[in-house]
Amino acid sequence: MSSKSRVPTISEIAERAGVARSSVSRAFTRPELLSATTVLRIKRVAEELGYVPNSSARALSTGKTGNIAFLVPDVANPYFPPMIRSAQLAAENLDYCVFLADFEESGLKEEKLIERFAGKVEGVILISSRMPEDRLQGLVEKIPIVLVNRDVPGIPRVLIDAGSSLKQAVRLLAHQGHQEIAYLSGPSVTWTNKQRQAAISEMTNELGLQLVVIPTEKPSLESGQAVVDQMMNSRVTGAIAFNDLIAHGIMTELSSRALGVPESFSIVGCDNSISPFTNPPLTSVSNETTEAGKIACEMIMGLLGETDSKNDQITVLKTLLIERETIGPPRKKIISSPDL
Amino acid sequence: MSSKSRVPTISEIAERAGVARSSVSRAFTRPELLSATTVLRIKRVAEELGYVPNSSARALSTGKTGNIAFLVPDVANPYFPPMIRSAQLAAENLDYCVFLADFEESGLKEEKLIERFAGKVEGVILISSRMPEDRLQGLVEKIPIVLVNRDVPGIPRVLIDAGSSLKQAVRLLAHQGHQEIAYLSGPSVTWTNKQRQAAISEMTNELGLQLVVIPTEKPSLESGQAVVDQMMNSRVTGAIAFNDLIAHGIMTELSSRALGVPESFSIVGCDNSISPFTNPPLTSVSNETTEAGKIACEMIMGLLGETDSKNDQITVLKTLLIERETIGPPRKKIISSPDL
DNA sequence: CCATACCCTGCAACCGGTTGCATGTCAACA
DNA sequence: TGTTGACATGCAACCGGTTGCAGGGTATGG
Repeated sequence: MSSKSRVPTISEIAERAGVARSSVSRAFTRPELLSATTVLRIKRVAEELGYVPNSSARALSTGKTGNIAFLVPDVANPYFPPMIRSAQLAAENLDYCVFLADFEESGLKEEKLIERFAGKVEGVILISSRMPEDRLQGLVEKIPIVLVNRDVPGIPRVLIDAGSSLKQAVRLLAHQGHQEIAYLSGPSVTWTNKQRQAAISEMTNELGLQLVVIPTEKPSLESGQAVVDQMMNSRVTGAIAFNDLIAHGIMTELSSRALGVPESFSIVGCDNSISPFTNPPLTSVSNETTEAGKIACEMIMGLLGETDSKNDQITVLKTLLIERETIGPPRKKIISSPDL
Repeated sequence: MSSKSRVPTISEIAERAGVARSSVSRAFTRPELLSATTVLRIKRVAEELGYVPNSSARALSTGKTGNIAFLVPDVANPYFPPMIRSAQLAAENLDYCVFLADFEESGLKEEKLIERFAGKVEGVILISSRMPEDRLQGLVEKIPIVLVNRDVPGIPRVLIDAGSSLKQAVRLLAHQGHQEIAYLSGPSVTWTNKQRQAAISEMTNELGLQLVVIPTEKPSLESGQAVVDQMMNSRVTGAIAFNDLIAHGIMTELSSRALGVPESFSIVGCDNSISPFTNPPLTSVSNETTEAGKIACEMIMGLLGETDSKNDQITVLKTLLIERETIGPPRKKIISSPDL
């Protein structure tokens, strides 16, 4: 056994089947142009020799690679995998292959990656893009782009709107008697964070609650643990976190201080990524990531045929507040201590 | 603004710079063959016109696509994303792009995917492959392959050996006084499951413990919950689960029955995927998935230069038992009831 | 029986790079 | 001053498909 067995080319099939190269090509791409018997003969020979069309060659002459790229800020963040999965499945059904890349929350890296992919793909799906708006606008002239969780006019996008659910969470907290709550914010540049914060802020204003915004380093477990001190030093009795990871970091830290949830503190997560796993189960906001991935993929496919770069298609996905067990009434001491 | 602005080709750069097409090509691929001034002039023109080499054309003439494929059984399983991430990062550093695909735990789908990728990539990394051994052997003749967590002689592979850590877990349980323990097994065909079960079985034999093997439907939370009845009906007082997901399913189910861990039951997970998040924190086995992804990627790169298909390179990664808070002494009633 | 049309197939150019070989230039050396 | 060789560049074939166009064959209608 020598090296990898070489795959036959169209020419060899043609020769062996006694037809022209073009006929072999057509047998695979436009069989209706050939007589049924010819197609059959060619296919038989091809099968026999183990012929597989060379996709680089095909891509070169057709200009279609049959690939798309999917860029995420952090593959390991449990928020993204379901989205990746559904997008990949959707692409596969249309005979497309998908490149995956992690831009590590960096707009610069994101841009570099897009450049590298540019020649290899027909379109790019950007999840929670960190790139400046003008760069995105420039990019759109060169290659079809679909945004997820980023709102740039003129670029097709799918947004997951957690706003209404978060407002409901605020209402719930208010209803339980909380007067001051915190928002543990996420990456400040992201559309997602801005949108979530705005919704919460709007509702606390409407209900006359105090809102304390506490920034976190990263949307991770550790960052959640790190802000607990700051949070406990403020007068807040409940908090809404940018995501489940932060919320859970807070829960574990509180737990290690023998503070129970929700008895001593109420907490709400977002994205429903690990919230079913926590103990107690975390009240969180469902995400439609699976749906979002699928839609984004369909959108990009839709774009491929078009000639015009301007396209303002937009899909907004609704979310749901999933009430579990981490919201309760506020600790009494804060309210009662001044009185007694 | 009309459609996507066309990228210039090598010919246009050549004409504009007043050189032959070959010189433009060399300016990018082998600049040492040209005079410095020529290279500079060509690059300047290229920059000016926004030239980017067409990767399909390049792939066609060189036979190198600069891509690899990474196939996993389930993207959404938290075990895999860190591996995907590290492999992708490693590939990127070598200027490779990586395709990701999810074969949904199916060997058939896996094979179909490989076929589809065959022409587009230079090599394939298969994670926890479900394909029959002979098919894998056949494949290896056609395209470079690296296996992760699958042990097929003659195919380069990286294995994560949880065996020794699981043995230690058994020892720990025995030391606490457990006499009968369960192994909640994972996908029966996988190397990972066989290896884990064998290690546990070996150690229970050695220590004279009873081992009950309870199969689960899928390595998921739900499957864990589903087997609790069966487990509680047996006489086991502790269990080791194929992975953290199953272990956590059990924990939540026990918790919903007001049974505490480890007071009423001891449990050990594996993979350390969500174990830091659980409450109480789950004793689990660290995995070297990040390292494994990186090594697999480096292995495949090493293979690309070679001509011979036979290669028995093998890397085994060690794991660590991470003791947290889910192991305790067995419930007394089982031991004491026959006596009193 | 001839003209028209349609169906099938082949020819050859093309996609955009890469690369072996030939050519031309110039400096160094004898 | 003639020879040699290194260096820089161009020429043209090639990678493996796709596709517009042309031509041959057969069927159909007049």
